[in-house]
Amino acid sequence: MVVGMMGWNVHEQGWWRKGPWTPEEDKLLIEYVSLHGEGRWSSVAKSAGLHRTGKSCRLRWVNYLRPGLKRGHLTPQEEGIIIELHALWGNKWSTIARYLPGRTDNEIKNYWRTHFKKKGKPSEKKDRRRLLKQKMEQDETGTGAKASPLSEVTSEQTLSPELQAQQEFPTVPLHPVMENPQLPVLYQEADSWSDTNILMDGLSGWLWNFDDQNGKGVQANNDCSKMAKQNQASFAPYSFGFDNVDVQNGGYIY
DNA sequence: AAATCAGCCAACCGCGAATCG
DNA sequence: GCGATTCGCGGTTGGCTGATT
Repeated sequence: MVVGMMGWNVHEQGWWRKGPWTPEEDKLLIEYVSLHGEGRWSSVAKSAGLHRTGKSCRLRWVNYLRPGLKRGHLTPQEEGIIIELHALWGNKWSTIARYLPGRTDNEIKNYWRTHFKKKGKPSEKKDRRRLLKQKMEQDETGTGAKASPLSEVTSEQTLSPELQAQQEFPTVPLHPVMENPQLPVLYQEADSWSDTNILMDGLSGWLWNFDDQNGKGVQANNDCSKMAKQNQASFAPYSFGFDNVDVQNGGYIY
């Protein structure tokens, strides 16, 4: 999207600007963050010469300017992860976003609302068309891969007792790679939602840490700390010593 | 070709939690 | 311990875009 093309009425409420960001504002914000790092958003306005609230600056950075953000359509794998984690945690978008490196909570939230939150309205035409097209392509290529069942998934889907228990008291099994170092890493090879689903079925529940926004290194994140408090357990093992931890974006690379 | 509809997504808002002094 | 400030999250809105009628 081209900044400023949204047609928002840019207006100033006193000193503060609202509405779409201009490239100049983006530049100022990027420069500020590269110099001072993330945080202290309320002082950004003063220091960077931006007539924006700290909130607005943070949002713009997190959702649009932060390095490593992916743009464009979510992959079937990502869709699968969203469904799986939403079943576990509900609308905990920021938590879910931690497991989708490069994706923002806002993006996931928007995605969920537009794809899954509708309740069987006739407006699913577009999706149906997409799925039909997808299926036709698959039939043509003869891959035998199943069409995505996403349209059947709703936010009202009932959880199995196991998932309900998980939601209540999330348990965290040992990361499969730690448990079994020779385990082939399949994630990137899963080329359909169904593959991912199978994969996630096998692996669901373990966590890996994508939360290194402040450059503090890969370590137990807030969620783990919260869970540790909740379960009175130690989550020290989250400081994985993997070779392929992506410190820039945070997380374990598959 | 024009009008209407629905999807999409950036940005805003309100609120609660965390942190600071 | 307490009030003020800051931060982060989830929900909602506004308006552009592309598809459909």
